[in-house]
Amino acid sequence: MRRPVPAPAPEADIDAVDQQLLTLLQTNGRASYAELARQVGLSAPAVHERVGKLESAGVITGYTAVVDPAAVGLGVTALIGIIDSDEVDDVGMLEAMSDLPQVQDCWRTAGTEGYVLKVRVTDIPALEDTINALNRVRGVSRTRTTVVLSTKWEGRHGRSE
Amino acid sequence: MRRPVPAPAPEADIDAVDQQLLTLLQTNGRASYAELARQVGLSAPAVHERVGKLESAGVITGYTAVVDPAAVGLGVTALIGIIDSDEVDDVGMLEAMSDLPQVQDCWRTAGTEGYVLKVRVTDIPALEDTINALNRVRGVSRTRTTVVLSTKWEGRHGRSE
DNA sequence: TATGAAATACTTCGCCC
DNA sequence: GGGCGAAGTATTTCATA
Repeated sequence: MRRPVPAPAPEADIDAVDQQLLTLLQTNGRASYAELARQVGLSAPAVHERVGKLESAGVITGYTAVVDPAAVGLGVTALIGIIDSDEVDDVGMLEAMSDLPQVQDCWRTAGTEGYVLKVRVTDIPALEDTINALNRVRGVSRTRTTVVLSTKWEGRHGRSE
Repeated sequence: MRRPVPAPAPEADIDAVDQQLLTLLQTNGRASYAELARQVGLSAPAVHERVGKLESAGVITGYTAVVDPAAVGLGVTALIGIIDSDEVDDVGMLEAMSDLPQVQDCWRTAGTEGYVLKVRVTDIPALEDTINALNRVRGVSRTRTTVVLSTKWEGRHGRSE
């Protein structure tokens, strides 16, 4: 029951080589241009220019080291749904959530919960602090917390082809 | 209502310079050793050795380019909770979910939902396909899908100090 | 986009603190 | 042990076509 391949990404014209570069850089963000060049069969300057264009076009928004949370003392992960009250001060709510650095992800969602957050904290008391802080935010009516027992994988890339 | 600073990460001895390097590399994963050296006030070889040790110790697990999903045609994000049935074939379920590349994150959770997934697909029909595929997985009793309207931020780093 | 050249950076080594 | 300086090698980056 496989549908035909959907839209071919009309946003920017990303050809096969660009796609390949994106995959390589998602797999190893520190790969040198020379190494990338070898893998895609182009010269290093050509790769350099292509990657630069992908960055300028906003396709690549940055590069980051992936750090094991537990290794830096962040032993507890949780997903927190935010049920907002009638009073919707979206801007203020976002600011308040953004002020909590333990909120690593923030999604605006459809459904009974207006936002879902992924938070990472050192331990359960710190999770309690976070929940308390969120419940004090103006516009938050209630929260629903789901504790993550283990992260099977995270930030995986790759399309459904 | 601030608790005292919790555990100082007993896993590995990460000193202030290491912490600084981690932050710099999370902010710019392609920063050169020379640039990192300038920022932390050490020589390039010293930084090279420190980063190498952080990688060997598993503190840094990799480097990745951050790609705008919309720019590569992934316009729909959703969070899907998995309600598992009595028959718990954990290994088989994980394999089946892992076989779906659109499942970018997979968390084992406490609560009524045994897993929560973050999926990214091209469009709503592809989301429907994904939900159907998940519901066919042996051990999955029901799914609950929350569509993400917009991603406010994702993968933010930084501790709650 | 490729080539070649100059500047920079990476990486290993011995040495020092 | 951890960091520094210097050396050789590789890479980046610019010119040019």
